[in-house]
Amino acid sequence: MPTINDVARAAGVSPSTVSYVLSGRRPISAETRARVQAAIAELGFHPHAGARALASSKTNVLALVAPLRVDVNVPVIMQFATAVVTAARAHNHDVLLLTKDEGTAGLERVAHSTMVDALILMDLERDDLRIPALRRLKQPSVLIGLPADHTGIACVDLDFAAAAREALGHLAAHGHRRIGLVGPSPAVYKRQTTYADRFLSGFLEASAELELRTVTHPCEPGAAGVRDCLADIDAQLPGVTALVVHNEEALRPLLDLLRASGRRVPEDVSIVTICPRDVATSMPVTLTSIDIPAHDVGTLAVETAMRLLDGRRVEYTRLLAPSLVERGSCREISPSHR
Amino acid sequence: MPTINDVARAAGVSPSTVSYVLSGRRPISAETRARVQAAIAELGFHPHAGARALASSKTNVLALVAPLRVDVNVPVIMQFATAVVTAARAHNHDVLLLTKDEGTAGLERVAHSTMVDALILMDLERDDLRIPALRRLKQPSVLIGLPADHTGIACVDLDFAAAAREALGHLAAHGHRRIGLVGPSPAVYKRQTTYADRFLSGFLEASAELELRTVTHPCEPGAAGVRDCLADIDAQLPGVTALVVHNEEALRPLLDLLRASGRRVPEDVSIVTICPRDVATSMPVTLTSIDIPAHDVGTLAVETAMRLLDGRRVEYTRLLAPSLVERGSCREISPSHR
DNA sequence: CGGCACTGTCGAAGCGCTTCGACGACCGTG
DNA sequence: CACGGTCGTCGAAGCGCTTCGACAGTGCCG
Repeated sequence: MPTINDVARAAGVSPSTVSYVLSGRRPISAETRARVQAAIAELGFHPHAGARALASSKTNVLALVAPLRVDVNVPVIMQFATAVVTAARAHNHDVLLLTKDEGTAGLERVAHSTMVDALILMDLERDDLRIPALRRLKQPSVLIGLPADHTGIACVDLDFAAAAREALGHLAAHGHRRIGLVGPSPAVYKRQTTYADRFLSGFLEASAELELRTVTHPCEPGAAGVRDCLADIDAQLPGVTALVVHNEEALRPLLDLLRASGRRVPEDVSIVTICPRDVATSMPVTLTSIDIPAHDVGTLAVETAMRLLDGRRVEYTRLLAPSLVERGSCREISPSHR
Repeated sequence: MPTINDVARAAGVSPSTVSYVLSGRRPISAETRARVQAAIAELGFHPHAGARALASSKTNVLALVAPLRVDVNVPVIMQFATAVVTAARAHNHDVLLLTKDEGTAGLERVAHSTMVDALILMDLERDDLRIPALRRLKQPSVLIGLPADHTGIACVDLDFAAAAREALGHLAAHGHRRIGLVGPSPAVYKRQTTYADRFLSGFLEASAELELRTVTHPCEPGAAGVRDCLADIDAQLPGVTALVVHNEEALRPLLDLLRASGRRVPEDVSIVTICPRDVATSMPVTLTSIDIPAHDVGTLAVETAMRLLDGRRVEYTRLLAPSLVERGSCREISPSHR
């Protein structure tokens, strides 16, 4: 493995000159630069990451703290991860993968030992214990999510409250007045994952503003959970004409159930869902949906981290505007039925 | 950020002594050790990873090269990743996440710049271009998969050929004689992902040995693909009584299709599938299946990497034995129907 | 009781890079 | 023509750790 000294010798310059060719931090004549680059190419020189980190106190590595549970939402998590890795590479950074399970200790380990320049966390809880730990680190961090007290920490996410408003607005504009929310599983609420709460409060707010009759219900996973949830909604809100579904895994059983009980989508029940685009399009009925823009969020998180590292200004709370795509699962209700 | 010198001063010893306390490579008196540890705890000292890597030529980081495509098999990939990260942490290593997209260049980048001690790759193709590149690296690598020429590189995977044999054996033992294989999508075959081929040849082999009438078919994603595939199988093998399904995403539409056409599982058609356990159990009919032991494979891959790093002997090809779990989607055929 | 093998600790070198200050060469300016 | 300012390059220090050789002290053997 050749070192910078080998390169310097081969090019007939000093090691520092090679370093400056590499970093561009000082002017180097075109001629010298060419000789150095030739030597680098010929020897196949790659700077030693550890040495570099030691000398420059920069690792060019980002930590990505992901929930590696094997349950729901795996595809979404994967999309975030993909976006983060891709964006990081575009900024010449690599990604160290940590699990949420390691908790605070994991963050401190990689931060204190200077393995990473910044951290990106997903799956934040409302009063996440990791937040105070993050504040103590010298490395900046970016959250994908919006915990309760996030002062001084950059947050990026879809604006779930706006998404709920948009979903209800869309249904209301089509004449729906009685609308049920099929929410995430109780486990998600219990974990206080913030997007669930934010969506719910947006929903309730919009419901009041638009003077709708709505009812909201968490939904246990599995066909049985969906059956119970739907039964509850029907019982509490007879004549419901539309459902907002904020629960990917419930979608399929829900559609099965509706079909089995002879309720057609959208003729008898309209549906607007919030989920990744490909989930919405892969259902037996393609669904009008609000996309979870995992790619954009992940990319933005990385970009925010880069800005922080460069000492540039950042907006500390960036909630991406939702965008609803019509796919025909929402039907106009004629005034007589309202 | 305190350094080893700060600790040394606080404990009244030399830096090298602190280092030896940390590494245990030389005997240190209990008394001194206690003093040093107290100082470490008090100052909150964490060794600088870069400095360590530079001095010791060890990074305690593993590269995990994952296919970050957002299509099928995402849950399986996630399970592998989870297992790898967890196992790596158990051996005091961290995981750097690379995408398959970076190809050979990515491997060389992290290896040449000494960011990692070893590499673990998933989703290998039959004549994977990365294999020759891996051979040139000074770091050892472990493959999850079994490409054509893997001499000198450790490989870990499920024994897909044996899995196919086991699936067919199970069906044959229940009296089935006419059996169709619903294979992965043509895209998977085209990519020459090795597990598809291995499963297929095991299937054909066992079919011949057991003197079965079988037909095999790739299966395009989506309901339409499944319909075509099933139609082809029915046409080529009238009176088929059982299906082996090696295609997770086809399972759901396949079951829907069978139900819609009045063929009950297992009364009219028996099914054995190979997929992650949770997929098999989350179907409307719980399916007799052969698990893809992502957790075991991932853990074994890490363990193999550790052995290689320690200079211990390893088996260069480890194919895990499949295990079939009965869940009632395979029915005994009475001799009269055979 | 001299010599030897440990045991426990230290000092210094060195890992490969970045960065700062220095300095000669060269330019334009007054 | 002398002077200040750039430009291009070099040398050396230093980042924080590991590791090797050295060495004082101790216990044991012959």
